[in-house]
Amino acid sequence: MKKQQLYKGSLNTIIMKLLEQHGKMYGYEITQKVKEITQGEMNITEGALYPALHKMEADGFLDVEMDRVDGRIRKYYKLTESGVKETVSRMEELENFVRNMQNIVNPNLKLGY
Amino acid sequence: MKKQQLYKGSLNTIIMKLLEQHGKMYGYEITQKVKEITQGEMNITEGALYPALHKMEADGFLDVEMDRVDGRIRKYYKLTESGVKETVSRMEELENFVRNMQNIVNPNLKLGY
DNA sequence: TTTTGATGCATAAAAAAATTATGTATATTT
DNA sequence: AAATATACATAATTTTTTTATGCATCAAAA
Repeated sequence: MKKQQLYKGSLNTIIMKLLEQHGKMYGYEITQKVKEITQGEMNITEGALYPALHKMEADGFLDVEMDRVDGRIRKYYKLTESGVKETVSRMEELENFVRNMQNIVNPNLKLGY
Repeated sequence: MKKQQLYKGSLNTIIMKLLEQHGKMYGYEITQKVKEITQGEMNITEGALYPALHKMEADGFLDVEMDRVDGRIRKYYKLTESGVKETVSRMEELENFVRNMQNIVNPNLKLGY
């Protein structure tokens, strides 16, 4: 009965930020890392994850490298130069979003003007 | 060339919170209030706003009251009892989202455990 | 030993929520 | 007189997600 807990539009930001921190990761690893960090509150579904990874690759933000580990295939993704820039941009967007939402929900805290 | 600055899924939360604070508001007023609070960074488009208001009304979260002011029609919306509860729930969701995003983007800050 | 659960990728159909583009109409400002 | 601001609305499209599958390997449990 749980809500999705995941605001649409935040998935790419999450993926990129994790890749920035860890260098390279594969899809399943990303889902587990998010589950771990959020204590199970956020769950990245495969139906959202894989198309997102493919799109970011097509957009030139990610590079892929295939590996075979224990008989299973892993596709490691890492940020391209363009992806690094995009990550910075997305982080600014997230910070703006949070700041704006705080100003909306808490009208007592005024901005520094 | 600006980005939308509005995470999908946050619109209903914004509307409900503003209604909670102001008692009753009409659509156009909501767009202006958001623009004012965010210094123009967030812009609620009518194409998103009106369907959202209609849906929340259909879901029983909002009540409507029509007014004619200066020859123009205004539809004032206010939260129902059910809408007040939903607002609380959505605020919790937003807080969880922000906390989870902070834990993801800033792995240095550990949770209190 | 067989079946379940975890690992690992993927896509298709549908739903949700937005953008973009219109449309109507009145009031005010230039 | 024309442009801008106010005020509502909807339709077509796009974006992003959920839900539901599908395939395949490996480890653990029954």
